[in-house]
Amino acid sequence: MTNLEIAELLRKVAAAYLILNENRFKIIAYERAADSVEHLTSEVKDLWNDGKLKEIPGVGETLQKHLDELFRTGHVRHFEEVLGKLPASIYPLLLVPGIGPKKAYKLVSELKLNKAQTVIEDLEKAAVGHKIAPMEGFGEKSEADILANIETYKKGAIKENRMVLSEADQVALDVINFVKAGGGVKHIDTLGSLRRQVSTIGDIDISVATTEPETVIERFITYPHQKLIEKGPTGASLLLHNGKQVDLRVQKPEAYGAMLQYFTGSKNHNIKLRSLALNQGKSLNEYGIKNTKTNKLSEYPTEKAFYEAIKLPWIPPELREDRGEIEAAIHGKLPHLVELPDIRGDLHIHSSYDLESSHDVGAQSADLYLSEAARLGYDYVGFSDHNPSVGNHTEEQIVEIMKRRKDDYEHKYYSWVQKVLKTRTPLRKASAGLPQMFLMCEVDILPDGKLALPDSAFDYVDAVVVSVHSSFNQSREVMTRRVVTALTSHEKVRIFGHPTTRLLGKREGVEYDWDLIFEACKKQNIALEINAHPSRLDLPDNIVYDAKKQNLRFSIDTDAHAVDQMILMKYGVSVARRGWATKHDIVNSQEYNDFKDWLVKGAKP
DNA sequence: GCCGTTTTCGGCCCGACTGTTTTCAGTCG
Repeated sequence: MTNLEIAELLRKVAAAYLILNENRFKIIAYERAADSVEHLTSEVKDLWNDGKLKEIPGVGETLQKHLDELFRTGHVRHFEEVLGKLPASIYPLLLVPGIGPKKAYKLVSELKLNKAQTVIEDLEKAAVGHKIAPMEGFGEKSEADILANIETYKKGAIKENRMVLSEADQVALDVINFVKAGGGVKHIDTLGSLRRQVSTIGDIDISVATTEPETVIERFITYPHQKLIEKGPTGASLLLHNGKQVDLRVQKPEAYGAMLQYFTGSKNHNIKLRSLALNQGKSLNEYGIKNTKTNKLSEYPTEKAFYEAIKLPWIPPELREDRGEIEAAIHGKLPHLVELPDIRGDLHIHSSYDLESSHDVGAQSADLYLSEAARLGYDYVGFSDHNPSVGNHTEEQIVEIMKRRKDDYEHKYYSWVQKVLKTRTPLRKASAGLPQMFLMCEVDILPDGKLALPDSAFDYVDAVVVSVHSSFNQSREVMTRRVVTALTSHEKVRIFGHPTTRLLGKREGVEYDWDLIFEACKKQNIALEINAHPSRLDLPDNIVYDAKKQNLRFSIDTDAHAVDQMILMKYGVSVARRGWATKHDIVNSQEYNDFKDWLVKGAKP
């Protein structure tokens, strides 16, 4: 059973308990355990195998017993007993927006919707036949809402509705400019998961500091949309034509700090923060901090002041996932996270130089990438074109191609340097020299773990990135062995590229026994890549977090296939930050000489 | 059902919005 399936099961039990009027804290406990399981890095089943179930936050003695029974026997008698008290057709309805456990139960029992497979269609028919409006607690409006929400559900179920970060940035920027143009805006920010830089974004959250809330909200709801979801004095929500939801909230400038904090989340971070505050006699909300004795509300214009009022330092948004950041803040142990200006070079770049590979070449020639690297103030850059295809060449031909490539690149580099120095192209960093070049290669890890570059061809590169580009469906064991073999097969293997090979919204990442991968990387002083391309963001942040705990190092690279993709570095930095990485955890935040010692001589980073 | 910098017992985040209600329940984030 996968983590997602287990989380779903726990949520079903929580929903059943809610309908059965169980103790509400028990319900919360099940929901919390479900959240926790869903966000876990490791498979619950593996933890069970290792006797580590109790390490899952929110899973106590009782749930451990239940999960143990689940893995031993395939089912949990207690869960089946609880779920069996209610018709199975209520659970699919919970996926429809606006329908929670209570409504689902009422609809199912009063309309006798007993077929779980067709319950949504059956409900739709009931609504069309005006069977819902006469029911107690429902009306004309809720009947129409149910129809509309079933539509939304169907659309969402068909196409993946989450955005990658760069796409969310675009949408947010457009809305922000539109709202700003309406006037009355003192500050405007994107909050929620976008501010926390989660790898995929569901809704866009925007907040505005203003003394004219009505003007701002009225302006916002004229942004082109297909549906006004809700509107009140504190904000509004729109469903855009592209199917994305945008929520806007307003707050007066004096109390804006509380709004920023509240709306940034995450939910679990806020819950923990509020319970911490309660212990100090303070109650947190989006307006400020209430003294629980006097009921007096204090306001804070900035987020920093808000955190300080509950005796905490300001916590970077990327950390706000309840992964230990509040405890770290209490003890003054928040990490000093890596920042974009710390990055000194990009090691995974594809130019248009044709290596007769079976993969894509880049869009422009090397000198244009070099100029962009100079503009970005980088100290070095590595060209990691794909290796020549193995199927179409003999070993001798591959060596010949690599040899010729080295000569060509070196020639290109020196003529670029000469050209730049002669024309005195203005560089961002006037004092620094031009970026140095490393000649690298992105080498396929073949299905059997061999590298797709013959040993004798390694003489013509400084170092290589190794990556999986085929046979993604191998088992976890085979895949782990494959990669470990590759990582330990040549001393010039320095970076493990886009390790999980995931493509957000398109392809799931492959699975490894990460402990073995980490061990191999450590042994060889290899860096795990954090691929910054918004559709990859690979390593995923939760694995960065685990790897960082085991003292692994990372290389943040763009995998640019065009010059204009080199600015995507910021998304990779976000992933590193979400994984708690500092400047010292990132190999390419080192200055040139130290970096070269690691890359070329294999020194400890 | 979980959990611990007041606690192994006694707490458990907080408010907005909506529809159907004459005061609240359900859902959501």
